[in-house]
Amino acid sequence: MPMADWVLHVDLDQFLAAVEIARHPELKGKPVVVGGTGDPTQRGVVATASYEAREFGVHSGMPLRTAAKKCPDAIFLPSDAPAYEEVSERVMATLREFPVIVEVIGWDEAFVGARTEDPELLAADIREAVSAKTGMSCSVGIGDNKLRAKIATGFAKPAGVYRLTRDNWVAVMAKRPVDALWGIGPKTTKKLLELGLETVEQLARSDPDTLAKRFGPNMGPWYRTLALGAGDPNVEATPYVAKSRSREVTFQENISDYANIRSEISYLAKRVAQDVADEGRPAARVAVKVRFAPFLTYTRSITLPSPSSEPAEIERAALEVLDLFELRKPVRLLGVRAEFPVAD
DNA sequence: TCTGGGGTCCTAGGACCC
DNA sequence: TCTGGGGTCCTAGGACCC
Repeated sequence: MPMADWVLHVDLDQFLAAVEIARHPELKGKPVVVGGTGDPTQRGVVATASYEAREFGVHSGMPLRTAAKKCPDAIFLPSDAPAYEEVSERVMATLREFPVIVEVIGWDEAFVGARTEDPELLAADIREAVSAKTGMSCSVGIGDNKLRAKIATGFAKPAGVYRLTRDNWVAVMAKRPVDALWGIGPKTTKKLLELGLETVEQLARSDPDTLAKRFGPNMGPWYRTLALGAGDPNVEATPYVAKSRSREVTFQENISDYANIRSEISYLAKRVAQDVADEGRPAARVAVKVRFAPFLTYTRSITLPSPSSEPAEIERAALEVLDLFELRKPVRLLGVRAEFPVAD
């Protein structure tokens, strides 16, 4: 095989559950559900369900209460971010030991850029090294760009390898529904259906101008290029630079008392201010999110007179933004977000 | 299936200026 | 008195992803 540039997408299998099983071996083979406080009677959703739990219809994003109904015998565990971060770091370090470029895109996934004549061999070597050094199982998608590599991983799971390139794109993807594409979710799927576009093939053959009218000048035509399998082939190791930092909390019971709401905003603003200080860059805007019962979400924001890292200034701004809301209904969630200046 | 928490990017309207 | 076209900033909301 000739030397060529490849994009590999490495994705850890049932990551959070796998970390928990690794440190509690007695959980192996059992339905495990990680998320929230680990108490399925409380507000919270599933972060990761083990494959055994998925057999019962439990999946990410599902309310913990619902998961408990579907799988009463599941073991529920709280989400332990520091533990997952630590394992994630070791996985990424393992990837960096290969002669490749590693672009981290989440706790449990990364793009790997490599020049090789045998991407399947590289994928197998990566799977073996990750398993040997961290005990984690992963799946690897091989593609000629990020979109195809990412989608390929879905076909590789669990614990497998799959290649998706321009050569088999049409054969594999043409008849699939549009939401098989990374970047098209349920809302866009519904709107595309209204235009008579149900499959990847139909979207690929559709008129860009019609899409632009319906979805905007960028998004519309972009959906069509997704259907053609076009994506970014460049993997870059440049470190992640946050554009915003936020903290939010869903209350176990809705709150209505203004003084209580104010003090929660103060608390969240202080935490955000600490995150901003840790970034070492000042914030330019401050936003507040309020979710009223039953589930009505609003955001208000202001631009600071000048960018600031001062905790007192961020807190003052958050309280000022809070007062832009009419607080007439019980509050289910509060959030504070700081945005960094747009780099140019 | 009463729906977390932390992010990113795009769209669109109004203000304001030239 | 009525009015152009373009550019930029600010703000709110939508959609998606992990």
